[in-house]
Amino acid sequence: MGVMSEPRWLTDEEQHVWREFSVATRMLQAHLEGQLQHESNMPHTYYEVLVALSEAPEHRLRMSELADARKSSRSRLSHAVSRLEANGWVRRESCPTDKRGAWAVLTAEGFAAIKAAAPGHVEAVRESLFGPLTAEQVVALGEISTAIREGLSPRCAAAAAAAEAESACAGEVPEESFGVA
Amino acid sequence: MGVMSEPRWLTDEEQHVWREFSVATRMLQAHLEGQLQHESNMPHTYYEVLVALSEAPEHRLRMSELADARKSSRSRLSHAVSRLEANGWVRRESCPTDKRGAWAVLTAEGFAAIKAAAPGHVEAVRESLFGPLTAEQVVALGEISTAIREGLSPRCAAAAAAAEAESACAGEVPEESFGVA
DNA sequence: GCACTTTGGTTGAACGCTCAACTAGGGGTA
DNA sequence: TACCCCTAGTTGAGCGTTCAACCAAAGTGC
Repeated sequence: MGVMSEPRWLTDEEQHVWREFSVATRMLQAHLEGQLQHESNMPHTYYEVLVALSEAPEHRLRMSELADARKSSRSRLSHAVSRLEANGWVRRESCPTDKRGAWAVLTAEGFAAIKAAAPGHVEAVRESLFGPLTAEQVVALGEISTAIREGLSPRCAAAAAAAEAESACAGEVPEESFGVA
Repeated sequence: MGVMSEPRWLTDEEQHVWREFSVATRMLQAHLEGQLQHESNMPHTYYEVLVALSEAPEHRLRMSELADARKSSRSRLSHAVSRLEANGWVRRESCPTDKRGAWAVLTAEGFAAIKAAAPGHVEAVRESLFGPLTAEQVVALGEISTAIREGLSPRCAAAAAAAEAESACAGEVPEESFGVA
């Protein structure tokens, strides 16, 4: 500290926007988390794991792929998959080509669980997020989110964009997609 | 379940916006949390409590006011204040007029702690949130956030708006404001 | 005055996340 | 082969949040 110049505070408008944003995202998160927890008895994180698996070829993904897909830490995923495994929704399989690796595989029960959970969750997202927004605001929110995301991962941005482009071109989505993660 | 019609999924665009939004907010939150934790050794929640207190008249707030201000649960606040109290940043005082009630009071150490933490946090917010956005996007984000927030608390919306208007009119902000929570 | 409900707040257990330490297999070099 | 480093993933402790149960003081009705 010491002899540093007065830090640059936020402008009144930035301040206001930041607080609105902060409260809104917190409330939205809590709302969706609660909905999922109540109606389907699973935390949002687990739901996202199941969705990612349900969209993957053969309903299986390497642990790291799963982690990267949702920007989750490996540790968190390991814990999460352990829990999902205990629930019988996911099964681990060791990778024959790389003995360090492990696959997370969606079980039939897991597929059923997400299938049951999805409609309510999607409905909640549509209602709480898209409901109060105009069409233009939805577009704007998408652009804003992308800008923030890219700003946060300068080096990952290129890779992420590449991956997205690839998957967009390849049209990966298999079998059935639950529209939301 | 049973005989219900095919649930309405999200459109492709909604899907895309939702995922971008989801990832962006998660990353932003993690980024800010990490910055605060590393540079000032406090979680964002605690920072917000300290900010709220620092902006309150006499640096004191009833537990419930504190909870409502940031849409936090009473339980969480109680735990948080206990922790802050252990750190010497906040002190509890029983309320003479309502013997059930309790005040949370910012201590001198707490004030110093937040004063030290604020510049780095504000800088992080400006850089990661406002940095990548255009002026119009900032305005749009504010409106979007407000719309979402109001949509989420239909009955609270009126009260919240009233409270905000009141505080805006009254010009409450005392002594020193740290521009960010 | 006496019950009943509501409100303000706390507590402890269960749970998910973070962080750092750790195991173990892969890949390179000599 | 031996060595070294990197990568994939797991583990356990510490911590914050949630949830439900709980207590005490205010109101409320009679």
